Amino acid sequence: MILKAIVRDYTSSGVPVGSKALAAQLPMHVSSATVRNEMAALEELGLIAKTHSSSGRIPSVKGYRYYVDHLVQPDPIKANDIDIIKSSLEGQFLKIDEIIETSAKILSNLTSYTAFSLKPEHKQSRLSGFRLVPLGKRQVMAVLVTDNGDAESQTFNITTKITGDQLEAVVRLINDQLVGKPLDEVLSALKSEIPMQVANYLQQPEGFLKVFGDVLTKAAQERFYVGGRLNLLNFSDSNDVDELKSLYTLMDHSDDMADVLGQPSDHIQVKIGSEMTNDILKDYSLITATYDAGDHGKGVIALLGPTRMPYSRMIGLVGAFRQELAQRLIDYYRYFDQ
Amino acid sequence: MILKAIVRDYTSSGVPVGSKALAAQLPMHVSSATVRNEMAALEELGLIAKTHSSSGRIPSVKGYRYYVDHLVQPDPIKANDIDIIKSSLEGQFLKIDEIIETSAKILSNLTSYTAFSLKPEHKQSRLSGFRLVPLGKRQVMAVLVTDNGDAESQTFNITTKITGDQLEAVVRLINDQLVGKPLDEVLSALKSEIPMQVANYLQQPEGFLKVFGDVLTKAAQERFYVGGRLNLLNFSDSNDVDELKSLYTLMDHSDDMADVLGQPSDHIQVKIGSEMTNDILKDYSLITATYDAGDHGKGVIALLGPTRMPYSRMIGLVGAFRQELAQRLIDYYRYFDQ
DNA sequence: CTTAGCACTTGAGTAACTTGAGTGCTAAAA
DNA sequence: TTTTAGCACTCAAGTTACTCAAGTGCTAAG
Repeated sequence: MILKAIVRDYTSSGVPVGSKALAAQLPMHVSSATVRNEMAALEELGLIAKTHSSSGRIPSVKGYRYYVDHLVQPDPIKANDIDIIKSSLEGQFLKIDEIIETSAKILSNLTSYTAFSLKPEHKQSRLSGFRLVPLGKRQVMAVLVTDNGDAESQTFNITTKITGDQLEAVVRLINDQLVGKPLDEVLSALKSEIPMQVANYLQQPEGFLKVFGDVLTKAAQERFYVGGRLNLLNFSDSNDVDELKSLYTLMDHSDDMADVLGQPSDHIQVKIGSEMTNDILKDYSLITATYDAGDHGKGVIALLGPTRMPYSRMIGLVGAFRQELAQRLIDYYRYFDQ
Repeated sequence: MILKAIVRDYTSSGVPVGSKALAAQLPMHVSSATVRNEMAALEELGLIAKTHSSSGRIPSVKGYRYYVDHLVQPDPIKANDIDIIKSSLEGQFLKIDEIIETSAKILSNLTSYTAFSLKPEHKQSRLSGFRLVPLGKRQVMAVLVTDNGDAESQTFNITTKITGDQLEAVVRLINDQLVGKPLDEVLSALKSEIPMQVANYLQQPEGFLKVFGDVLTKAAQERFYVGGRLNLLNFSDSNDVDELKSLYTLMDHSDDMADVLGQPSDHIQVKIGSEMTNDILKDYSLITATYDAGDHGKGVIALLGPTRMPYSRMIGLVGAFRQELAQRLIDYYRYFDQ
């Protein structure tokens, strides 16, 4: 009970919690001396710590962990918040990506933290088609479509040396050989046998291979969206510019970020400070949750805030949000799948 | 001479300049008392100012202005810098946009400030074609091409209610009526007569009109690139998070940014502190320059740094950069135009 | 017109002191 | 055995006083 009160007090005030203030908050009547004894015991267990020898206590990482695992009760979400989520997701979206992107925005707005969102089950997508669309005299757009409905495109210019027939032959080659394969296999094929085969049709295949590679990498990338980047400036205690820069750089690197998010699991996960793989994040906490879009797989949303965040509210919010988002996506798919 | 020395000293040290230190720097032999008299005169003219009644002097905005207009000599660019520029621009680029984007990056890296780049003469482009490319069962990609070679695309899903014939008719309508018109005219047409005409072919034209509008706005947007966003954290003196946020928000708004950049002119322009239209930028300076891509018009590069920046070096750098970039673009166009 | 000299100002840094919130421990009370 | 009152002790943070160095403006002499 005391640990719970300490975490709650500290996360909302940001000031180390002393025995007297704490005694006043507790539901039963106890003196500050009693609280002091209990606090000494909690410190012995490593659940709380002092900032200096005569200071109040703050929760340690271990203390937060215990709180999150055993004590926290997710706040019931406010009607107002649910209204905001619902209305923001309500609009007419042309692509799933737009929904996922706004999701990160909504979540960051609601929390004033930084939010991440990942679309459902992106990894296992397969190549379902590649084509070149002529746009002008010398301009061509390369379009790559995957079986989960993503399309990536890239325009480029061609030199006169290549004829339309040649290009068509190459496109046919790609489609014959690679359609239906998972994108990572296509990528590795592009690094091995494909160049030689393309070389049969083109004298200088580098240009084409670069375009195809580019558009393929774009499609294969675990693309995630970040909302409320700038909020980091608010909730970060650090005044060190280099540290902020590292954080922003981390957020722009999808691979590193995927590492940080870790293996998604069905319940809401909380990673606290030094529990995170990445050292730069030692003063932050991350709440991760999957959302279930039915037949279309599962996606991930995540929330990055300071270690001293009001976990009950945030966990409640993330929990509600994952549900709303899942519902919205199922609606979306129903509308177009029919 | 004294003003010049003050600006040079202050921009490199960041500390108000006193009479004694200044006297030692000057080429002829004068006492500090003489310098003090001259400084009093310069202060009278409003060219320099004190931070407190017994402090050294710093240049005022007016002082910087005079310095930039009459005293500064652009530094000759270092061989090393030009190497960096040349080699960074050397690679094989598929689109002008990539060149423009890397330009902003290079310039920000060289200066540790924040750089902006705008592609040549974007405004007057005209619609040269619109088409819909079917991708899958229900997925369509809308592609809009302009006469200066830009292509914008957007994928979207269609409901069953629309047939291929209907879509074709609409595309024909768009092309017949609007090709050849400047994008802003197309935009205004989209808000007036077009919806009615499209309604002749489609029962629910909203979806299509949204897609067309989206892709059109994207193409019409004065798209500029920002390099070295994060550098702002270094060179900004402000510790005020809200101010930083406003700055970042400003940078993400192309319209506002276009205002800030102002009318481009052929020589290198410097805007100092409060000379800028936007109040948030009062502690910053902006160096703007056009680059001339021959027949393909002129573009803009700009550099945002602290008011106390080493103008001679920065002006020299921007001057050299505009030349290199112009050359690179001319090469690029020659290669593809033939 | 330049310079030496001097009284004066001010921010920045440092040391000494005060204050208040908090602790641990002991011994008495429950 | 647990709780509580009491008390000596600790420490960060704030305040005050003081010193120091860099700088100024002004006057009078060169």
